[in-house]
Amino acid sequence: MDNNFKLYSNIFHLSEFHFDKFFPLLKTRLIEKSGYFLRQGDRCQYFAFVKSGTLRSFHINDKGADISYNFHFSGQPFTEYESLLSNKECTLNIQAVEDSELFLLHKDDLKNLYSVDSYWLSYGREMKEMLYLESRKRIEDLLYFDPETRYTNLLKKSPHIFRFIPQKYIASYLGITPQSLSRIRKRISKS
Amino acid sequence: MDNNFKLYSNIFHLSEFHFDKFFPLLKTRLIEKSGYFLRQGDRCQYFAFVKSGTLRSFHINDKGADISYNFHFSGQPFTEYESLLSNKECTLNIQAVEDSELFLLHKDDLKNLYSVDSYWLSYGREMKEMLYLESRKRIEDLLYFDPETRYTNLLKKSPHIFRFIPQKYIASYLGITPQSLSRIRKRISKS
DNA sequence: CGTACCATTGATCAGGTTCAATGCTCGTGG
DNA sequence: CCACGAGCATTGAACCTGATCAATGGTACG
Repeated sequence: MDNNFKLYSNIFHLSEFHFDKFFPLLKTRLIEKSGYFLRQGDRCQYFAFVKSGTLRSFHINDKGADISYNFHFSGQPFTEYESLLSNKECTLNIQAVEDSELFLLHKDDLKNLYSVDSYWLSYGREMKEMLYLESRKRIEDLLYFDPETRYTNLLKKSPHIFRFIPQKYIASYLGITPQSLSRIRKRISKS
Repeated sequence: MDNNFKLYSNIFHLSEFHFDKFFPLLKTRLIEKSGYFLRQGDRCQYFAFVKSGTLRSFHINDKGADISYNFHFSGQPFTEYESLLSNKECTLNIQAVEDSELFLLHKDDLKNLYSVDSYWLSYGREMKEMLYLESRKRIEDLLYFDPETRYTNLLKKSPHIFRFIPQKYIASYLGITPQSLSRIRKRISKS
């Protein structure tokens, strides 16, 4: 257990005391490449942390287009909040880009934590704040910049994405087609 | 005080007990039409609720373009979180579209509440969750739909915006120019 | 070696942008 | 009370960028 604390401190950012309450609640799940953690229309029961691997959440719109909403890398927390919080059918698919291993926290266990110790309320609030600020940045990126600048912004902020994620998935994350992304890259490499 | 509780219950959504702790911490501020609550580069000290009126938050980008980030109507909470949470210089201007009155909660008072009673941690967490879910919808809207659909979505979701906000401000909120919005409206009115 | 999938490239198209001119409306001052 | 001006919406024309459709090229994996 002590071992685990050190091993996973970079994922959970908890004190040892709180880690010991937290960790036993987690299940692990293995998802093979191309396997799904969640599909559009499911209801999401778990809060998840990526132990290893990479996942992609994406939406299939009414025209059948596959649009990346986000990517989830080793060490990052994620879930389908809309569904988790309001028990609605979720609008996202979450799929493993490569073999991945997850830590799962059931939403009932999360609620329990909230009621047991206000520490977890702070933890939850801070996590929501982080998520909110990230979303805000994404909105600003989409609103304030043109496709080419969005690409260079992403390249600067998250170069690792380009090592693991096929370009066509990155394109829709940027709000453009794979062809346009290819042309933007070409344009930039010349300048 | 009891009077205030009833009067403002639709803004704060608090029990009377908690309202009585909360309300005395608030200051009110009047902002005349075109006056600023905040300017790009300021540091934000307050969490705010719109008592009456309407405000608009917007960003001036490096090309000098005015881009609406959001609108804030009577009864809604808002702030510049990035600045409030991390004490960074804020990237948004927040300006009164019409004469407006605000309730202000100082961030130190908010922190105090958090430490005094875990009820406020839940309150804070839930507010962040709401904000996060709203941001998520906004991202999805920008990613999944073309400008025309974004316009009709907005018309469906928030028709009141069109009663109070000049079209040119709505255009940049949708990520397009005023001219394009005008043409989209024309196109739609014909079909 | 062959297949499947992805990136690239070319040609054409559509829609949003830009620049410029005109119209409209509301608020202000003569 | 009317006339004017400011600011915004609309419209037109030319342009440009990204989308689409289609073909080719490259690469990894069975």
